[in-house]
Amino acid sequence: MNDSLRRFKAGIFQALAHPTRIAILEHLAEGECSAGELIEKLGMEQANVSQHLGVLRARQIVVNRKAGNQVFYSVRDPVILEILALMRRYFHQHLKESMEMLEQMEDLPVEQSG
Amino acid sequence: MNDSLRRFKAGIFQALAHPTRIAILEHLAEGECSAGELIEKLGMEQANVSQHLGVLRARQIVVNRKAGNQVFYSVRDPVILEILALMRRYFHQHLKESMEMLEQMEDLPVEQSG
DNA sequence: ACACTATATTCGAACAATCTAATATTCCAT
DNA sequence: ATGGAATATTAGATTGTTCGAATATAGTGT
Repeated sequence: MNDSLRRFKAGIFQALAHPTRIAILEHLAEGECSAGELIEKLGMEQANVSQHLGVLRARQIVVNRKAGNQVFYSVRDPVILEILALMRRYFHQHLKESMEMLEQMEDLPVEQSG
Repeated sequence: MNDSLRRFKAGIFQALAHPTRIAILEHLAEGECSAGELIEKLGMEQANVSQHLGVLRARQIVVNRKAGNQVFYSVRDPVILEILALMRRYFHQHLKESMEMLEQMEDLPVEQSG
């Protein structure tokens, strides 16, 4: 009972847990946007962006509207954007540790052979 | 903005994206708690809970304090709890769809009349 | 019907996360 | 030192996620 609620929440977090999907949502925060525009802005493979949109759609984080040839996406509920805004705040509050974490994530020293 | 910033955020969301870790954080929301208490409250394997605590620790979402034999955990920054509270709000605002999603997720039969 | 554009889906390999069982560490008491 | 309790770590099988390539679907104009 409580666990399925948590599985639901975990599912939403899982959907947010990818840099590309965060980028998509940050673009959509400024308003509705077509799939094509997103692909262009992100500079990524069409199929890849479409797959990520699929993940967001499956969780109903975004909704879409067809207009002729195109599909326009938007964030269904601004609460999701509030969550992203809080995450930004979290990042800034812990800027120092965050930077260290980023450094570790990015320039992992390679083990020396010998 | 920067992709590494988004990778950082995605990492936090990833850390939140598991029912057990959400349960841990919801317990910790009520105050500091030892690993043992968490294990008991959750009714899960010791190693498993410890691994999940490890994930939360790695992202610095929780901090710990040793007292003798025991290790007490707490949430480092209440912003994380605010994020969880927003998620609860999100769930309630979309209760209907959420329930449908849960049913699909679990393949539970809906209450049948008859 | 045909070509063209926009978007979605499927497939399979590469990679990451999760679980259990076993083992290791740390602290306290004797 | 030795034993026992609390917690952490490792190993390995399993499952889930992500990517690019290829393919499919749907709408538009002719």
